[in-house]
Amino acid sequence: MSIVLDPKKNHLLAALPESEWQRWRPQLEPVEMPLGEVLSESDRILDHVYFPLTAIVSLLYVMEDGASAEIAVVGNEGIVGVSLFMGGETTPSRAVVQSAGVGLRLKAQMMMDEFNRAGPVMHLLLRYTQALITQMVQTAACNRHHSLDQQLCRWLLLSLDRLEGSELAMTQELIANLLGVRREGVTEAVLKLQEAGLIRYARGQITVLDRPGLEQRSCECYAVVKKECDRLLPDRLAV
Amino acid sequence: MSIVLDPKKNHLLAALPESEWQRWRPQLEPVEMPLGEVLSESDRILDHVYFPLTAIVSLLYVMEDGASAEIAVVGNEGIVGVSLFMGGETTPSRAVVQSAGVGLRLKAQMMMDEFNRAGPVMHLLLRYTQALITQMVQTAACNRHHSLDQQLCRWLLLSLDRLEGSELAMTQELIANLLGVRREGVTEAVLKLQEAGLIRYARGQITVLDRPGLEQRSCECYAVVKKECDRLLPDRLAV
DNA sequence: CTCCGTCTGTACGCTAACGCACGTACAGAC
DNA sequence: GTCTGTACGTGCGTTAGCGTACAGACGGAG
Repeated sequence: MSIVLDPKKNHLLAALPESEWQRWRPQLEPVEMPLGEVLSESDRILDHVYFPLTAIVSLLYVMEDGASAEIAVVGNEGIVGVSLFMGGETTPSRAVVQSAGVGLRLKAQMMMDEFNRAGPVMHLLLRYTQALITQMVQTAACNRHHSLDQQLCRWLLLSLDRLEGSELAMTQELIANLLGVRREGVTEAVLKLQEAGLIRYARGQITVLDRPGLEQRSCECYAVVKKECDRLLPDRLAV
Repeated sequence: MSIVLDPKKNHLLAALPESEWQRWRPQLEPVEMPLGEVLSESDRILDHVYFPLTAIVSLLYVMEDGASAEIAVVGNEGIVGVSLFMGGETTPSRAVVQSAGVGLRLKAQMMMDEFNRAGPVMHLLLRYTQALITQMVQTAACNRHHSLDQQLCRWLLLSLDRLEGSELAMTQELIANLLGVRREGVTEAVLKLQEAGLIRYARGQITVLDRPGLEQRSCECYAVVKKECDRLLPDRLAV
């Protein structure tokens, strides 16, 4: 089965100047991104960077004892593999598909060459990287000070922003792993949201019923990340 | 009083190619960096970037309710103000001097111009930024999974690496603010370390007696950050 | 239609860290 | 030598989240 998709669904690709776009287009390879696929392993050199179109990718840090924590999330607004052009080649974290979908990928060498032209593409990617940094900072602060309930709201909203519709296919177990908390804790938090009429949960299917309600229950962290994303990543690249 | 100092104490400056160094030298302005000084306020445009020589700077996120959390720490291995060349101009976090000392600063415009030459300076700064990202990621994970005791050890080690000697001037109150925990919690953790003979504490003066002991008590996070710093920032820039 | 695996809900004791409220003790000012 | 402020130590009740254990419940495979 071949994948039919609109590359421009990825905001970074959509923001490319026409000339770059023409050059990239034939090199962009469509890929399925099934749930759980590891796009980049900790401390391993990447051979591709990924532009999610409908998938969502989690950047995780996995501890020595196996516990994990989500550091940031990448959807159709971004790119997986920033360490490549940042010059480090590898990073101590892992990129895993959190919500199945499709995407496009580009050979690492091509990405490097394009970045090193030091033109608008570079500046676009650096701005995206700063947005990613904001997300990481906020995750750190949020992990320190906010309750599981608030964090769940933040997480739902971040995921929702990167999907079409208001459905989310995730088991509580999976969410718990990403947030780095107990599964039972997620159950409790989810029930509270359900009782409040904000979501409906049924065996791995979350339906968001009241988005503003979620935003209100969430900590400030979601709003900060959203604002920075919007500020740093205008729909069209101003050249 | 004029400040006498060796600019090459900052690893980034030390790694500059000779030609850049000659150009930068006259533009680098020595500055005192007293405890508590705010080098960059959240969401405010920077007019300088700072290269600490003997000072240590904390990057903090300050929440709406006033609580704060340290996201990363910058000493003589780095630069304060990466958001400038990353293209965002501002960031939602704050940079505060955590340990008094001296540093050098450079006008924002000059920093931009130098970065935009897209040569070795740019690549050096990007690699440093990736090291900083590693620190943020690790902070996030650490905040999630590790005990106050472990985090204190990590924090002491990170600070120690950025200072000469084994003395550290910090009150427990200040440490608590940075880690985003209670002052009493720090007291307890410090006492444990003291009883174990790893440090000596007296009214804002910490003396580290047994560094290997601290490393052993610390979580993996310190080692990961250290390793990435060493990997990404060789003493000399390979041109 | 039934069986079985996965997913979800519940319960209970435990611990780390919190919030608050004191007491103490050192250090420099006068 | 006393006085005062900052820094440090301690105690106690509270709470969020953990670990463990288990029961129900849904849904696809056969």
